[in-house]
Amino acid sequence: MEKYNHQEIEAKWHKKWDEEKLYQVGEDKSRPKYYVLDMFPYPSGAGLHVGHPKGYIATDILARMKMMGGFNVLHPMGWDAFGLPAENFALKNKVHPATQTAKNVVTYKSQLQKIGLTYDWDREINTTDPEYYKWTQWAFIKMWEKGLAYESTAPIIWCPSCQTGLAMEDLEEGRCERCGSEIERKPMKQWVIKITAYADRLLNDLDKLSGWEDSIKEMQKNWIGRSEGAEINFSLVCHPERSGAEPRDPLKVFTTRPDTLFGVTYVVLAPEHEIIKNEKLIIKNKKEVDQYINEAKKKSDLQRTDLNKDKTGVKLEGVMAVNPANGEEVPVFIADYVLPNYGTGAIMAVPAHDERDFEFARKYDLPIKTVVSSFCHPERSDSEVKDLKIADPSRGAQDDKGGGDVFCDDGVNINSDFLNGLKTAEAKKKMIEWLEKEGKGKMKVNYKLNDWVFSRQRYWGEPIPFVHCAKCGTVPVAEKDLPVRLPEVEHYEPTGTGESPLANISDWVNTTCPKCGGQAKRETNTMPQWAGSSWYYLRYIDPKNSQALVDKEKEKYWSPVDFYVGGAEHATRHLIYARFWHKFLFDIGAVNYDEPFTRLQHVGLIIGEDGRKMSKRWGNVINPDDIIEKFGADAMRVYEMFMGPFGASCAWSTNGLTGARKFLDHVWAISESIEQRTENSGKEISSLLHKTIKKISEDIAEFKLNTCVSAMMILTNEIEKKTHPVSRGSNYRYPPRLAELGTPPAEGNSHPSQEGISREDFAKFIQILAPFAPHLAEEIWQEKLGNQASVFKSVWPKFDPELIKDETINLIVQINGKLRATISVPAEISQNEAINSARENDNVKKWLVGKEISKIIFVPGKLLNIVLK
RNA sequence: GGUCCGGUGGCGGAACUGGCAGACGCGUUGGACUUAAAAUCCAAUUCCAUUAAACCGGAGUGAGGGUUCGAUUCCCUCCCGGACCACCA
Repeated sequence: MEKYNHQEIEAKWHKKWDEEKLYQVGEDKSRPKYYVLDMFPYPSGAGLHVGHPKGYIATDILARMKMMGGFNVLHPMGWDAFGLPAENFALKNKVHPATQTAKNVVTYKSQLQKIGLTYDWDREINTTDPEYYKWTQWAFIKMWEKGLAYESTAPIIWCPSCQTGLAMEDLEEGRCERCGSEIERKPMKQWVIKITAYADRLLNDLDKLSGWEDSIKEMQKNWIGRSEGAEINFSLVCHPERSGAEPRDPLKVFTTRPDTLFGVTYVVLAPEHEIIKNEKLIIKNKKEVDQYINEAKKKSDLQRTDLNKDKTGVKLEGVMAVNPANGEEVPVFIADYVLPNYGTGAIMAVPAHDERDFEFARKYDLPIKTVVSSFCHPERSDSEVKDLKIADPSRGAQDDKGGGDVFCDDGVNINSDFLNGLKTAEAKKKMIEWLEKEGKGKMKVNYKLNDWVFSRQRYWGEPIPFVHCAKCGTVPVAEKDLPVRLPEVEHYEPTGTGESPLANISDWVNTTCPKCGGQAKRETNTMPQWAGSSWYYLRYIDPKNSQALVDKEKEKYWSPVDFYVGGAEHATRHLIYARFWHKFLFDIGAVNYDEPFTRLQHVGLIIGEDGRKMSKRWGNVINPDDIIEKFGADAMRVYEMFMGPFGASCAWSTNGLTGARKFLDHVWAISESIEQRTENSGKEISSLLHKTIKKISEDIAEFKLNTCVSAMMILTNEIEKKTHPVSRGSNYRYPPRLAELGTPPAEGNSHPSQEGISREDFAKFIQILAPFAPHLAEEIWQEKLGNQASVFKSVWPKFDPELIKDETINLIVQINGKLRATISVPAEISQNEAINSARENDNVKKWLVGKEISKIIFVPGKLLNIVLK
């Protein structure tokens, strides 16, 4: 018997598949399309570890199955190659980022090719290719034309170590996601994309995405962070003794709890708030206030948002805020717990019903006024609430500073004039109506989502295609002049002045204005890494198009992506940016659909055998090349799918891998005796085969790939048992006492049993195995089973519903819900027949002796439960 | 603190819509083969009690309660773990 030589087989089929261009995607539009996509990798210098290809293997299985299902399948791969790591590596090693990136791509590609993936490499894309980023730049100019890209000088987040501005999305616990440095706020001229203009659509259209996992939709929802409330017009007066006198400065605050307006006891501004700079505002302790503002400026965001930290603030002496609801004057503070970039940068403080305000009020000895009572909890019925108009305030915050608790839930209003007795939802509504009627405020929706800071002061990114002309202002580069290529530089170190390294290349910077032809300077900032990845899936459809981002007819056929697989860490960055970018392209008529990804599945990490994340630092990295050499790509593919649920993270186990390899060895062994196959499969095998076909067809669609593998293992075990009853069981010593009780199995049966699998049925098994272990399956399909064409050109087998029906079943017999027997009965058995059969069972008899039956539960084909009195 | 997800043998995990818990794989133990080892093959493997061996029996899916003839699955309370967000008013 020949041994399963994975190295030979895999090399052989890689070559053949390549020669016959098996994976080349055609434009045959008569067939239905299927677009299955992996999040393309950033080709880092470290190369792939075994965790990276997990998602690629899964999409490959889906792609191969769909190929066999008659679909025209697009399964492409490319490189998200701009970004800081390449640049940082370049700085350290004095290699141009482009050189290093090209090198990494070669490594990645060779590693991927060994796994036997169905990528059509003719469609390979690279975000750093000028022919690619031309269209990234083009889209950006279109956004500018629509007013969605603008320049801003608002303070942005700045990483002092990477020396670049960042977007909110690039932070992790208040630190730079790349290098872990504490970040600062720095006022700088920046390009910003008005993604907030799409906030509502990005949120509402999540409902359309039924093929997305709820967890990821939830993350996006939280990230967009829509909250409904009111903008309320307070005003500032400068001398308390002259209350009501002019001048008054209007001050808008945002709140989600307009129902608590009567409970306001002070007002807080963010230290950055514009109104403080107003000369007319007479602040008696201006020195102290300015000092606080300066300190706040110096603090890093991390220090400022540290949750354990005490809240600090300074009272604006001599300034009072007027509550528009009751004309009451309350003190005004500045405090850095109020964020400048959310809402209006000012809040009305209701310490009785907001934890942060409560904490602050306790610290600075401010009054706490209860206006919502918890006593009438919203769970109580309306009638009860009416009876309890003045409710027990004892569970709300207390006026005296000794005790009391803050109460932030919904309740019923008290001490609130015209809101008294109303439940929170009603009170909110009524207050907003009143404010609008009086012109003292309005209903307002706010989002946590911020506009997308789009400038990076680094070298290795797409140049922003604009020039600054003294006469014409900011002018886009003409479309015919795109792409604006990234120039060669000698030094790509950050300048440290907040300018991009590109600013030093005067040849490149100095240009002419596309509008007036006069002298102008190029924009020297580059785009963030997320730019190129926001639309790459469209480029695979039409990778060589020089006239358009994508041909709209081709896009109509291939879009949207049917199945998208990648890490959950991209739920709130890449996936929001891509949805936004896509919707924008849809709005300008460049694409046909308004959502890019029909179905989204996240991949769980593979962690190291020691339970830690695979990393050089822990020395627990496993290179797929080594595994493939030793055990084969097919064994690695099968194992990675078998490890656990696809979305769960799981620790690598080389022992576990050997189980997958053994399974393939068994398949090989069965194929070696193919000539001894029986004409027809045994009944049990053929039934099991068809059940397996059904299960795998269904489970692949649901991405339950681990149970697919186990189903195939079960089938393989069964085939071996039935085919060679002797080799399986000849050494089994039948317990002597059992032998007395029943018939021992026949011994010495050395011929292949008639119960085994036929050649034809074995071929069907090979077909369903093929997506998982393509090399082995192809070898058996062509070399052993004598097929002329690839197994991937064969038609996916259908299960026969007749064959999966069981004639006899094991009926569960329960007595009082406890299992007492399982009896073998015809599948179609009726309730009465089932009861009669059950009564014949010795154990059932025993339990029924002297007992009266009160109830019978019968689930046809499954179970009989006899309930006794 | 918020939102979401999860908790099943020694380990990874399976279980349709509420219906035999522990499939499949790893590991372990015993056996066959071998001069021996590896590999391979066969068998056992939730726990407790019982037994020469077994049947039979009891407990059991983080803890406690509930709904139900019946709960890993549904509901409530709590504990633990993970992911994401986090002073967003």
